Amino acid sequence: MTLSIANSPTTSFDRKGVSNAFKALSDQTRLRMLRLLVSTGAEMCVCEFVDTLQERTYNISKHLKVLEQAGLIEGTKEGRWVYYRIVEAKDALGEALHQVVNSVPDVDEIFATDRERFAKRMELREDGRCQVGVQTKHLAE
Amino acid sequence: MTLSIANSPTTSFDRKGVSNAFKALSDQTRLRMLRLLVSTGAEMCVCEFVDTLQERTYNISKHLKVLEQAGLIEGTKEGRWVYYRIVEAKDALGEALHQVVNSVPDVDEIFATDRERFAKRMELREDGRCQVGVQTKHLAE
DNA sequence: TGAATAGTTGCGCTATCATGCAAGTGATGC
DNA sequence: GCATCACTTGCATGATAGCGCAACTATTCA
Repeated sequence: MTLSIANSPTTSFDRKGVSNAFKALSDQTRLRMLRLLVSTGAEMCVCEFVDTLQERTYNISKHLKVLEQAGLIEGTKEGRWVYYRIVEAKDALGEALHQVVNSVPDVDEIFATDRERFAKRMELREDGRCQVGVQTKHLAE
Repeated sequence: MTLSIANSPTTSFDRKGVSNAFKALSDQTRLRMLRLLVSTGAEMCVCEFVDTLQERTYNISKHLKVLEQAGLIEGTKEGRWVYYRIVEAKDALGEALHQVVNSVPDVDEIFATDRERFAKRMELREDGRCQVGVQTKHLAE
């Protein structure tokens, strides 16, 4: 969605960009989000994140924005829905960063649970696209 | 120096440990410090960091503590001096993390300048050990 | 024993961040 | 056109982070 000038999806990270990426990933919720995207390679819309991570819509939205501005993910609007996906790694740095995220031990199985909930949630898609809003009502706002 | 229970030097990072490491590296000064240690493999005492990074002693000391508590570096006291070094990578995660730090582009040559200043500062060592305090007087405190 | 030195730490200040709430945007469909 | 729905954003609040300053510890050496 947003075109970050300091870190557009076509350039790699500079020093401040990496710092920003680290800051973005220092939050547990955002780490879960990126892990989900990296480990599944999927595109996810906001309401799918909400049902998967069990966090409020506006917070999910804000976290996605942080990740996007850090140059880690990118979003595309499709009708009412916005799909977010990982930004492809452009170099060794990007790949190493993804590898770090993808090899964080899942001691309390939070990542696994997220993937399960997402898989379940994916069943509601039709033609590979989300057709519904937030299912967990109290998180919808 | 400090023995971190959540992240002792002999164990790998768990999810919160990785978040902590990310947070530690989201600061420019700490990123410079870790880059210096990773790229040179050296041990450095506090006063060498001060002269190399040109930051005040008490801030260097605090940043080193943050890096240490994040499980990224470890320190040993030798007389009046405390030497800090990188904590060996224990697994793919640790190695990828080091690779990330070591492949951050040095667009404005800050890392290179740091390494040069450190090399210069190393000339003051005798028998491979620091013998003097902070040379840049106004940073000594 | 006491001065000097290398490093650490507590306090106050300001800046930033995650969250909750409430309002707003923009696409869809009746 | 107007309600609905998916998503975003502005504002207030409490928590945390980094810096400067000053006091402190611990080691060395005369």
